[in-house]
Amino acid sequence: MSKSRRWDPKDSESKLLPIYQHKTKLIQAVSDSAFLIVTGETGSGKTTQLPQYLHQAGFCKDGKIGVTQPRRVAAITVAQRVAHEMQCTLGRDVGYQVRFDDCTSEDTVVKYMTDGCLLREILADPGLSQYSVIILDEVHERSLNTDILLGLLKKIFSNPAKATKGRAFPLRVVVMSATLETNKLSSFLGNCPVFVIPGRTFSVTCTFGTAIGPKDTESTAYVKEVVKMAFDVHTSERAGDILVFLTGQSEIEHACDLLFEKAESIDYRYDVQDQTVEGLLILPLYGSMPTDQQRQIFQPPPPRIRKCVVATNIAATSLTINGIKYIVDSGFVKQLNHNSRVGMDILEVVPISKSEAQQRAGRAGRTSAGKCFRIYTKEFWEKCMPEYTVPEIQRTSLSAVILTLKCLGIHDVIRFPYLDSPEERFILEALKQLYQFDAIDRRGRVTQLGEMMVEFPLHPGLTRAVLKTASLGCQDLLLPVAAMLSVENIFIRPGHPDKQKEADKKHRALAAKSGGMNDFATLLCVFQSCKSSDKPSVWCKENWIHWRALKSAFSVERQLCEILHRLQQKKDFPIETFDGNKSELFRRCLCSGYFTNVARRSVGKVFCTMDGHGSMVHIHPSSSLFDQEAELNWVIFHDVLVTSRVYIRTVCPIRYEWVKDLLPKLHEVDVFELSSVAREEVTDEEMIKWETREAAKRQPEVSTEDVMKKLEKRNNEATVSDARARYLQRKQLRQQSKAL
DNA sequence: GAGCACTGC
Repeated sequence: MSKSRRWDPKDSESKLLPIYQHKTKLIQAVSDSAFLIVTGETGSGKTTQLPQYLHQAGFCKDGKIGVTQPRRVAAITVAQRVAHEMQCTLGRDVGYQVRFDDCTSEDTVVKYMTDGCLLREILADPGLSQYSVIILDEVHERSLNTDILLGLLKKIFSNPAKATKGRAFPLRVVVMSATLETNKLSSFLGNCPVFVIPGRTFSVTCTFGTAIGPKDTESTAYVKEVVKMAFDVHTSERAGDILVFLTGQSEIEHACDLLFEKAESIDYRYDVQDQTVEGLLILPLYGSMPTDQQRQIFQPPPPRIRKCVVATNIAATSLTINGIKYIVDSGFVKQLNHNSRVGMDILEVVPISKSEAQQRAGRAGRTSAGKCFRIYTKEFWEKCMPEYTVPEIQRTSLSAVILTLKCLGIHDVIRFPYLDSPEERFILEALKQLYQFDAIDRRGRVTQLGEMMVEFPLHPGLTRAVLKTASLGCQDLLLPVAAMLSVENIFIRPGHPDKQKEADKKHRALAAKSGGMNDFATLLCVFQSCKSSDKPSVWCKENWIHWRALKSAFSVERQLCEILHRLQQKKDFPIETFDGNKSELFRRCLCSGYFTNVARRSVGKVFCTMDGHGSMVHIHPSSSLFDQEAELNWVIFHDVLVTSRVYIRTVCPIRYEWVKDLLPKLHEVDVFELSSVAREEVTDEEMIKWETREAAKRQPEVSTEDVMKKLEKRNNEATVSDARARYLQRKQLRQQSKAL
């Protein structure tokens, strides 16, 4: 059965696209050079048309055309559209591949996929021997995987000798991007040609406000201001829907409440200028919302009613809502930044970049001319907003990425051709972590364990724990937990206090059912209980568990099982034995992956991390270990959350003896020494010298107790306390605004 | 005593 959607297949329609008149030149440009940049705003037709042109021009004779997208939905919908335009069944000539869904066949010559999928393919076939053309789309978004692919393609294929190695024909690489930073891209790719295609979007006029100035980067005033602005738009502008950009769920719900109150008070006979508008439909939109509720956003509003969608950044790229004519932009976004000095990820509200503001504004010009109302001043724009968003590669923990590069035989990960290099300490931190997990050896070479680890779509530490259970034959304990930890939060905690109590009670019962005192075991218990239930979705509802999240955890678990099974088929898979009870076995396996996340009770409820940063942390109240005092001096935790305090979440008590031998490893490697390991030019001789020096240093064995004493004296890094201070300030302002 | 955006394998 065809999966293609049935919209009107007008061949003439594609000829009207701006790209059509450049067809011949574009095909020529692709054949002329190894790298080509194609730029054009949305609506130029580059994503759907270029692969078809290349197909018609015979580029599929030697291999496939692969097109990457940063998002699953985009890969799927574009493939559907192109299959339809080419009048073929989806999955035959035209197909797509995303995680859990491979819709391709032996006949597939035009393949759309996510950037992560192509990266996986390169691991299996570094020469990309099946492809004649690779097209990287949406490169301006700077997703981590696309950035890595870009560097890999440059490194592998800019050298003609290497590029033809194992290939019968040269590979063509097309990089597609919005018209941003094309000079930088071109010089990165050896001054390759740039092909510009005009877009077909409508004009959007932008105005600045007066409310948020350069002094307000830490304030929450923007919530009230966007509400005021949206209300003004509603009463003074002609018909057309409104899209409001805010940063998160609670904020959005608060704004919706305020807007609703205001909208209630309107007398439509006098207050609203456009008399064809007789009401306002207010709809929140954020990622964790139930899918059916999300779907309502796309319904056209009833006649004479104006729709106002209050959304997170999800509406900036992932979801397109038709009929939006007005944008109200708060100028802020919630962004996850990795801090390598404290080894923590901190989620913060920060001003958006200018390019992101333009992206938001562009959402109003998809079907007709629109208007964008920015609540911040021109001065805020100039002084507080950076030109471009810091690319993901400079903001995230890199251990998984560095392991991938190492597995591809790229030893010198510091001088890898990054479009924007991450700070060296980010790379060194990743190397150090990989070394601690035994994924790489002291010379920076991938170990057998590392080669197995790279196969799993998980954090290296979690993978190590999984492999440990597998070698002991008890992977059933940990695979579900690993799956649960790699999907969105499965515990629902509603906003209403009564329901909150009810949900908490259910969650505590689930923790007790698993034996209590171990949050990892609770996850396993939830997984198993739901799976064995007759009506899993009903079970979830009763227990305040996120059914969508749990469903994806089931798929992840299945995938992890398959990968593990494949690895176990190979020889050399380690087999160990353990005698002791199940609870200890479970926790000891966790230790083998979480020994970098160990904390020891310091004073009262305060714990101190043992990772070398010595941060003071608290157990999160959602944990079953919260307020448990007895016999609880050593714990491991899955992650850290910086809000009013530095909290550790998903916690499990351990015994010091289980990590005693592992902890010194955390302090064994000097990061500055590692920088030489990362570089290719280090000779074996130097290496031996280094290793001898290291061995000499280790002579007086580092005692964990010594390290502990040192750490407890050290203060938390300023960044964490800054983040906390900002959080508390926002909280205070929020309370003040509520009181008023 | 709880305030986490989005995406991907």
